[in-house]
Amino acid sequence: MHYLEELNPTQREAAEHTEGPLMIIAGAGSGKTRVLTYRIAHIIEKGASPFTILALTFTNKAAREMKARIGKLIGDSAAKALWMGTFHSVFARILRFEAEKLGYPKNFTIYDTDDSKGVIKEILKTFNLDDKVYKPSLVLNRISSAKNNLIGYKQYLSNPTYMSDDRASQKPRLGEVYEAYQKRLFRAGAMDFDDLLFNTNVLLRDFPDVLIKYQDKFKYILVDEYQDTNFSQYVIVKQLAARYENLCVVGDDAQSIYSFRGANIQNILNFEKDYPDVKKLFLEQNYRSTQNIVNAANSIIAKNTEQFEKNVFTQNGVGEKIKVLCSATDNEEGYKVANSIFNIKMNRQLPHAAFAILYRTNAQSRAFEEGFRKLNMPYRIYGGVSFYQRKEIKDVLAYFRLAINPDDDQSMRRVINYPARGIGQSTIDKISVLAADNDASIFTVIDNLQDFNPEINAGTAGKLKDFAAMVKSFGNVAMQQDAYEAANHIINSTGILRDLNKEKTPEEISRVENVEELLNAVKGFIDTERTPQEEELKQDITDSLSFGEGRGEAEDLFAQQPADSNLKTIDEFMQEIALLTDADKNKDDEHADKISLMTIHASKGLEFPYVYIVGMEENLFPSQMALMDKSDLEEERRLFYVAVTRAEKQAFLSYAERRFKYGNPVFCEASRFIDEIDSQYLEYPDGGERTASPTPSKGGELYTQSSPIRGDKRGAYVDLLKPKQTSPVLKRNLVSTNNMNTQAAPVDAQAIKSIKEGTLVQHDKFGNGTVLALEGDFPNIKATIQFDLGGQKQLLLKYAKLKVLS
DNA sequence: AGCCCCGGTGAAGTC
DNA sequence: CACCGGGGCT
Repeated sequence: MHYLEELNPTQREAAEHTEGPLMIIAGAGSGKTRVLTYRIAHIIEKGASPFTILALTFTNKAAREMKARIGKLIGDSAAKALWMGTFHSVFARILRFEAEKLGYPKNFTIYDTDDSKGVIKEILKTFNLDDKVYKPSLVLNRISSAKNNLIGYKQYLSNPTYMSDDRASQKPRLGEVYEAYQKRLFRAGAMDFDDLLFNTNVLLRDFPDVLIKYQDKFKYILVDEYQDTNFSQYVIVKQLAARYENLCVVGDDAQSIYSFRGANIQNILNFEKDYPDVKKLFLEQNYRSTQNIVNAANSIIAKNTEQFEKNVFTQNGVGEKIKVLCSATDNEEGYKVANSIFNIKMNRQLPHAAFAILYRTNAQSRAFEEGFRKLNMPYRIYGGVSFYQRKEIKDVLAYFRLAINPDDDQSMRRVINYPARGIGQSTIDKISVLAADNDASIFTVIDNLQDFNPEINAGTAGKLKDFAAMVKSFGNVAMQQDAYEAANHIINSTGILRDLNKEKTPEEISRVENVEELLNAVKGFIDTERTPQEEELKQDITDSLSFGEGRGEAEDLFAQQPADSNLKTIDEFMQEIALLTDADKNKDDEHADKISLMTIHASKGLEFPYVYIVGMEENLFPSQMALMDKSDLEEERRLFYVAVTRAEKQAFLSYAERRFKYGNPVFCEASRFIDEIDSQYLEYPDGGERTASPTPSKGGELYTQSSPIRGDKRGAYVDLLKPKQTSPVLKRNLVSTNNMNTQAAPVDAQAIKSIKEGTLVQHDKFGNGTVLALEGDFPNIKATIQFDLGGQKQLLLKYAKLKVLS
């Protein structure tokens, strides 16, 4: 049987509609992945090269699995050649080849959230701002959401709304922090996660030839989980798809659960506005769950107003009702759920892997872990502190990162004195000030120490020089040896293992094992073949374009080839791990028979026969933060919908009447979401109604109105299309081409030579000033400058990016 | 320079 | 309750 015949009529239509814009609204469990994989296979069978297909998924794991399935249909080599991955990983890969156009090094470092927070903290210190007012995580969120809406710092600073919002929230200097943050990352040759998308937009906007190149290349574009894309991603897709418009987006507005990181459900609700001739298909048959589960889920989501009207149904059996479990305390909840799983497992002879526990917050896992340990049941926790977050791993990785990009100041700070090498805090402070004043990286300062005449004694200066030399030598090793040899060399030269082996405590032994595990990962990395995409980029991305209109890019790309392109370097290894998603980071082998514990967010896309949704309490789920805002509550409800639809055979809702929060017991009320489920699908403990219910939920009448409500919804949806779409601010961004933050120009030798005594200059931080004296020879000229506001400073002209005013 | 203890504070979700 | 950061002690 040909694979297309395995699809139902709508699914098949989706797979066969390959040209022109297509939107697939895929209800939970409707065979979405199957449609996507078959559709891609079909496109290739019809003759398209897999290199011309771009498929953007939500996690790398989803991409891997989809590739494997496509490989089974049409062969592995074609599947591997697909451009498939998360937005971040695909565009990070492309940016490696284009970053120099934006002034970033091509081996730029990707900063994770910890790095970003560290940068924010340093900025707060230099600005003398209170980090209790300017909480780094809040500051970072605000910066992140600006970037996700393509607001560069310049626009931010000139936007009256942002400015007055920040004043109102007692953080008037937030815009300046944003600016400083962006400049520091640029100086460090680093991008954070949001920059990967933001800078891709800058690239596509400011370099029309690059835009054309990728528009030509990607003839077919597919976006999975489209309901969770943000504005920045939306614009990238729109730009890339503009030429062929063979754009297929797949999603379920009912499962949009990532607005906190900028996802905008309007992207999917408004898709047909951007592509009026879009083909819209609704996958409504659920193949996953029983009728009780599907109907219960429908009754939940019917409470939301902003959504497509659809009719998810199933031909599966009725199944069992959703069972409500009530416990006195959070600990009892742990035991009760563990016991329930134990009993069902024994009675029905099921594997542990048939069960999952889903919670709103990671902190809730503890009680269940205890419950399982008591009963000797194996479990696996998804998420939490991942391997790559561990201190010893981050330390080692910091050395790797420095080898690749010595300007990476966050890594530099992390290891400049670890293991201890006599470089103390006061030295680091002095160096940091010099670096900041000259807009240079820490490495630049310690590598050119004599140029900066710091007030540092000869001994310390020697240690700094030695360290700089070591970093440099690591750089050479990283270039010339494969990742495994380089990693071994670096780890052995730093003395980290010696430091970890000092005491032989169990913790230390485990740390050493982790480092060894990391080395194994590097070994595994060099033993796998490079992906075709990397080969393609390395060799000649313009192959597929050579017949297109002239590009003139080929030379650039060739110039970037390393001497031995077969060597898999540590640089590539770092690229790979920087963008692993949480789902990818789980070291535990996936096939072991264990009960799964995870947040509901992490469960998206997964399915389990038996699902326990725990902590079903007001202020926990929905979380109190969501209770402020109606749209947040709707998102919470979608989250609940996602949770319930993970279940194939049966779902359980568990809540506790008392729970420890902030260290003291708090009385809890059962979640409103339990009441929102049509009660004919629910089974309460002891067969009765719930006792503690604030509004006893009787069946039926709430939902007899449901069809008029749903009818209205369509009206509400049509309204949504008209006025809202994107705010004027955002709109303007799309069009305006000059406001986004493009980075400072490189140092200009002419400008330096034109500076004389008495020249008026401008400095990024210190403002305007007059040059009092110059010493040294080009290019190491040092100037003494009297700044109008910042006092007198000695700066090295080649580092301080001064603007000449007279 | 490093360790330990104390107190304060904070917990939603994540590429 | 658990973690982090600061301060003080060795």
